[in-house]
Amino acid sequence: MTNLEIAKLLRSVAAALELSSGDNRFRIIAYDRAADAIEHASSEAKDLWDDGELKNLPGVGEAISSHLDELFRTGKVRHFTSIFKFFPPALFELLEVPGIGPKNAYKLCNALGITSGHSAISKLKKAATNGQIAKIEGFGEDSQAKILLGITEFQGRSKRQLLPAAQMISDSIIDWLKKLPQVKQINTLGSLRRQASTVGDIDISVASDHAKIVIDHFTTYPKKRRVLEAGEHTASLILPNDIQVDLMVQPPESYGSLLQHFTGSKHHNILLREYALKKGLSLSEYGITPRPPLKLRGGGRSPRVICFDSEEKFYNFLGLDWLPPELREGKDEIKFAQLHQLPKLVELSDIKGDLQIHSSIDVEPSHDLGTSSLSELSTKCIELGYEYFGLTEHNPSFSRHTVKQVEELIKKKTEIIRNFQSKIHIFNGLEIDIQPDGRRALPDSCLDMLDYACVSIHSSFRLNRKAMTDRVLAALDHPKVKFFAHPTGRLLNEREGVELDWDRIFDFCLKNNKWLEIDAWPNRLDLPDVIAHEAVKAGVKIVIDTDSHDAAHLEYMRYGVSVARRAWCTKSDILNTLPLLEMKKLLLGGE
DNA sequence: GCCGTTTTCGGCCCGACTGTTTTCAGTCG
Repeated sequence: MTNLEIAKLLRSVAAALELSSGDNRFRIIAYDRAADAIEHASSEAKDLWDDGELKNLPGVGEAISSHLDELFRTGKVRHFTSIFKFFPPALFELLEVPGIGPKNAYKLCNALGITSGHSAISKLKKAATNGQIAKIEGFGEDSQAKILLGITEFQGRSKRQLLPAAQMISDSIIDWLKKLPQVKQINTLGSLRRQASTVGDIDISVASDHAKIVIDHFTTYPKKRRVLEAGEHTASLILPNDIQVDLMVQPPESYGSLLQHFTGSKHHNILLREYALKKGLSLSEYGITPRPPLKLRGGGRSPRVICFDSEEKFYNFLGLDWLPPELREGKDEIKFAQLHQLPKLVELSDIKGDLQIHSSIDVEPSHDLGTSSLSELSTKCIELGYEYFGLTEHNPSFSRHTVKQVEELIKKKTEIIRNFQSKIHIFNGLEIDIQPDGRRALPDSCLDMLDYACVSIHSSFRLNRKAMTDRVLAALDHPKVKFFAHPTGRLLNEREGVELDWDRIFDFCLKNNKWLEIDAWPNRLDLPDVIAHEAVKAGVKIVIDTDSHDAAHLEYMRYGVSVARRAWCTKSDILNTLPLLEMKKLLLGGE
């Protein structure tokens, strides 16, 4: 069972408990939180269970871990089954529709006679279309229409914006808003500000004393398709491709708490509020409110809200250092902020080179050839302030060439690089396919001609964890192979990553001085941030590369850096922050 | 059911929005 499936199971338990009258509502919350914990875990719950580490997940305690133990051993949980038996399976499917919670799902199942799980949504849609829902007590025309919208959204779900696309859209809107002198400060919010790999709605905040003027200007944004709503302090636009942009305007004196609140994440905010509550403080988007002692509650004047014009002051008031948004995911960040031990995160300006670039030098590769010449790539890398870069075209296709031909192609490329006059150092590398059995798709005689190579998976993505891990480790096992490129092979919105035993991979990397790559290609962003975080905690070194197939792609480096920042990486974790001399030692050896 | 830098018992995040009802419950982020 995947983490997502387990999370759904636990949420179903929470829903069933909520419908069982008289149940302790904190038990319900506990199941929801355990579901969240597993959904956001950096490892598969099954693997944690294998290692006896399930209980280390915050939110998973004695009881739930023993239920999951039963799940992994027997495939079901008797306790859950006994809770579920009072409810139709359809109920738990209807919960997937946004806007429908446990109470309404139950009402709908009963009133419409929907019981079986697999057809629940389509039956609900039919009932809504026929106008049956509006007649049910507690529902009306409006809620019926809302359910239909929810079903449409559910069925078209999963296409979140890739980070670079969302960033480009918000950059354009921010430029538009900045034309107004009344705009004092402007920020992105939510997952975009935290630089998550994919982004849902685009949220933007503005500090201004003239909300109406800002809102009016926002709603005239030229690229909009329509205005969804425009109130006194908030407005929403729909752009082409159904992308929604929300704007919030607040006066500068309380802007800090607004920014903090809507940057999230939800989990970070929950933990932050629990932390604040222990200090007798209640947090909201409007500021911080001291809470009266319990015995005085209920009577008297309501306490004053303390406002903050900046996030720094908001966090400092709580005794915390300001946290970079990339860290606000509800892990250990609050503890580190309290101890003044937050990491100094790597920055784009720290990057000194890019080690995975595909040029137009034609080695008759197995996959896409690059489009930019050596000279174009050099010019761009110099412009970016780099000291070096590495050319890693895909290996010559294995099936269409003899060993002799492959050797000739590599030799030719080596000479082109050697004869190229440049102000920037160029390493001679190659990206080599890992074949299903773990062999590299390049004869070792060719590796000797190169400065270095990286290996990566481009086929057979469905091997089991053990076979996949063996395969990768076999391919990494050569002195010239320095790193494992786009390690999970995931394609955002398209393909899940492969299954790997990360502890074994990390261990091998540490013992053999191999590195893992964060590939900055927009729909890869691979390593994923949570795994990269585990890697650096284990001490594994990372390189951030763009996987460019054109000089313009070199700009994607900033997104790779965002992934690294979300993984708590400092400059010293990232090897391509090293100057040329140090990098030469690493790649070519010697002093 | 979970959890611990005031706690192994006694707490548990906060507010907005929506739709229905007539003072609030349900859902969401």
